[in-house]
Parts: sequence; C-alpha cells; structure tokens
Amino acid sequence: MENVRELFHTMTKRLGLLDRNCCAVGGIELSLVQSHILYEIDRMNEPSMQQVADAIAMDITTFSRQIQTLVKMNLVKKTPYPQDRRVYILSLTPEGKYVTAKIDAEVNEYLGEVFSHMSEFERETVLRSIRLLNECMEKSSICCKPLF
Amino acid sequence: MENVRELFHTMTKRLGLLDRNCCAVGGIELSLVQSHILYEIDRMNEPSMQQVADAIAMDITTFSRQIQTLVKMNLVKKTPYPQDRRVYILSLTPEGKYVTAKIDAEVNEYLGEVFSHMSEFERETVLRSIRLLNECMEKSSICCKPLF
DNA sequence: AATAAATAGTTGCATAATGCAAATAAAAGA
DNA sequence: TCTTTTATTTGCATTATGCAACTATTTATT
Repeated sequence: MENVRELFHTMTKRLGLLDRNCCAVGGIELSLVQSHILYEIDRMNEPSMQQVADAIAMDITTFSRQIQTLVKMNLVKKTPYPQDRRVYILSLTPEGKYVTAKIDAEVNEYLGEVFSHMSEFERETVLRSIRLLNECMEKSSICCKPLF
Repeated sequence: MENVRELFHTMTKRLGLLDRNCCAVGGIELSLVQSHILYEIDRMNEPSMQQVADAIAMDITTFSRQIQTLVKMNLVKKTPYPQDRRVYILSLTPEGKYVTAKIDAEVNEYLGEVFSHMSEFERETVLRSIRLLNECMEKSSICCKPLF
C-alpha cells in the first residue's frame, strides 16, 4: 500500500468541489448541507426527522434547525405521523423536488464530463470499483458507517 | 450511466465519516478542516498562506484565522519570507508533524481494513480506478479543480 | 392501570466557522 | 514617482454546531 490516503484525499477533495458547485438553482442558493438533506429525503421512503439526521450523521438539533429553514424556503414539508405523534415525516415539496432534480442533473452532467475522458471499458471498471469499495466500507467494522 | 451520483454520494459520505473519526490524537482534538490544513501543509513544499488556502479552496480570511488557532495550538509555524515580506511560509512544528503522522496512520489503518475485504487483484483495480478518476477530474474543464 | 424509562423533536445558549468589505503593508508595473 | 496588484489581517454580521434541558408521546415495568 503506497500513498493510498493521498489518492483518496485528492478524490474526495475534487468531488467535494464538484458538489459545492451544484448548490444554486435559479434564484435559490443552497448550502452543501442543505443540498445533502434534500438528496436524502428524496431517496428515502417517507423518512422521519431522526432517520434522515442519522443517515447524514448529523446532530439532531442542528438538523432540526436546518429543516426549519428548508420548510421556510418551501422546499421541504413536515407531516405529522398519525401512528406515532412524536414523529414528523419529511418530504419534498414540488419546488423541493424541482430543485433536487436540477441539482441531480447538474452533478450528473459534471460526472458525465469527467467520464467522457475515459473509454467505455475504463468507465465500467471505475464504476465497478466504486461499487466494490462501497460494499467493503459497508462491511467494515471500524469506520465509515452511518447509523441507518 | 445509471445512478452514478448515488454511487459517488455513498462513497464520499462514508469516506467523510472515516475522515471525521480521525481528528483526535492524544489530548488534541482537531476539526476536520484543521486536519485538512495540516495535511496540505505537510505535503506542500514551503507553502505560503495563500497557496494552502487555494489548495483547500478555502476563503483566505477564514483560513487566516484557522492558522492563528493552529499556531496557538503549537501545531503550525509561520515564518516570514525574506524574498517577499508580504508572505508567510507555513510549516508544521514537531508537534504538528507528530499529530499529522498519527492521523495519517489512523486513516491508513482504516483504509487497510476496508481493503482487507478485497482480493489483491480487486485492490489493485480499485486503486487504479481512483488514480484514473483523479486524472480525469484533473482534465475536466468545468469542475472539480482547486486553483493550485 | 400507574409509574418509570425511552424516544422524537424543539429551544436556549455558548462557541466556532464563514465570507464580504475594508484596512495595512509590501511588491510590481507604468 | 504614482498607480495597481498581491498577501495577509481585522471588523462585522450571519450561519452552523452541539450540549443540556425541555415538552410531548410512546413503551416497558411492576
């Protein structure tokens, strides 16, 4: 194992920059954290506050306030959950869905541009590698796991 | 291209968690940002403030204050640069070097554990993939590039 | 059923991080 | 010399963070 950390560091740094470039849609400017929250709500199935906060590995109190902001921005909706009245179910408003889709499209466009510098074979290999890496981090006992 | 963004998102999320776990050494508790600053100073060659701030893609004013904190913590040294008296050269103190090395070792240990779930061949493939990905992000015109 | 313990979410508060605008100081260009 | 650019710092206002404590509700224990 050579300078593995350097490899990962460079990669995450660049991917982080890509992510940061993708937080503005129309007149709406999101923080990176807010864009991640929208992303998670979008892909989880009727999640509660706690579940999303866990998925993002974010303190619930900070999360609660971020959600308040996003609700005020009319991007997120909080619905009381009848089966357990302590719980709120989070969902995206139509505007939230739109913004999230736009961001998703932009990130994918950027990623597509990056992959355009590879051959089809290389692309497949890279994606398979990332999939494998994700599985191994999932398996890992000592790190990398959020709580969901 | 299927759900490529999801793949990358999962990966960066997990790697981010790994990184966050690695900010405490002995009595010293670092923020993630501070640990990245130490990392960059360590690998750059006698960098100026501006150069490190650019490499991390961080606003120079925030960076300036982070450096003040790290100097107070006795992890970083600021040396006036005689050839240009506006400039300060940054370096790690012995204690800073120690902390940085410890963090490096811990991250590598975690990564090693992750890679232990792969065959030798898979490991090589994954590392080669990341190298390739980094090169392609380097080439990319529209994103992912810090300024250094 | 009654009470205790656990859970979901919010708020108070203090601290840290952020970034724009403006300042200072030094170097480079005209 | 005078103007412009560059490196770094500070003022200030805003936002983010997380612990402790709170409310409300559910679950467990007796």
